Amino acid sequence: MNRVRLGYACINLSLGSSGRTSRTSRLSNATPQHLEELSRANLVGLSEVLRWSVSHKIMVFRISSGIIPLASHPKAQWAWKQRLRREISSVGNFARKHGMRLSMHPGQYTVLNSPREDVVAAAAAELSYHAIFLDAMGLSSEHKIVLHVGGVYDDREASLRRFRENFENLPANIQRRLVLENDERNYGVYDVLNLCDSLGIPMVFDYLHHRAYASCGLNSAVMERVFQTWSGHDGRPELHYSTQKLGARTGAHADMIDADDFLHFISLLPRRAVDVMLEAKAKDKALLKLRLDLRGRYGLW
DNA sequence: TCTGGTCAAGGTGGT
DNA sequence: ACCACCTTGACCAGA
Repeated sequence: MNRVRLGYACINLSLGSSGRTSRTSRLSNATPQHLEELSRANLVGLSEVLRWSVSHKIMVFRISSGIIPLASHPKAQWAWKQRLRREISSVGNFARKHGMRLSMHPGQYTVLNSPREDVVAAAAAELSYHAIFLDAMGLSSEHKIVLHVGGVYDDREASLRRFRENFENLPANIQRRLVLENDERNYGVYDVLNLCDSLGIPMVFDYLHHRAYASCGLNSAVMERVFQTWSGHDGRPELHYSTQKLGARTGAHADMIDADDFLHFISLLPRRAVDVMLEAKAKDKALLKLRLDLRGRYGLW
């Protein structure tokens, strides 16, 4: 068994159009029929991507939040869970059969700690869609929904308190999947660690965000704490890793992964099985290249 | 068939 | 007060 498994996010660049999973629609022409067609096509694409991944021994993948377009939008509601039950379940069966580790990651508009009630309600609806989708795939609580803490609103303590309160009000099927990730501006690794400890949920450590956040360096003690937030029913700790794009804004993802830098990072981790989600622009191609660069040198792959 | 403007959505920081 | 940026396509109207 590999101690370090690599994954990639949302898009497969090796498959052509057959691997598309995020066809979407403008709200203006989002009829239930149209959304259903798009969703079905996306699910076929997802099935292709998972098959491709398994055949390339890639067992970790992030499903695009766009798999069911506009799923949580109040003006575009339809019975996607009922109408696509068989298709979603079938894709899930394939993933389970092959022991894949899947996750999802709602975008920057999902803000659970907003002072605005309507924003919190929309965030809860979006998280609910993610949880229902993973539930419908028949996946255990090891398959996570990754979220950022949200805004600061000139008052960190109040904003963190609001996050805790709103988290406690979420239904259990969301709570059991929710994990929090450090961001590059608002909430750094210690903020998120403390919050995760108080909520009893895991933390996803993002390497590039941590570097962008500045202030503190990286050491084994921090990573030990991060790993401790993951208990048995959460599965392996999940980490996000990407290389800084040279000459671009701090935090911008490079196309590929720097293998030496990656190995240095891995050397700081506790000796425990881990899943590393690569957030490189070249997606699966960056993963294959990294694996090639590392092969034989360290016996990881 | 190609291209450029636009798209559900929030928060932050610069002007 | 307003706008660009974040992630990032993908859609769509018009050429």
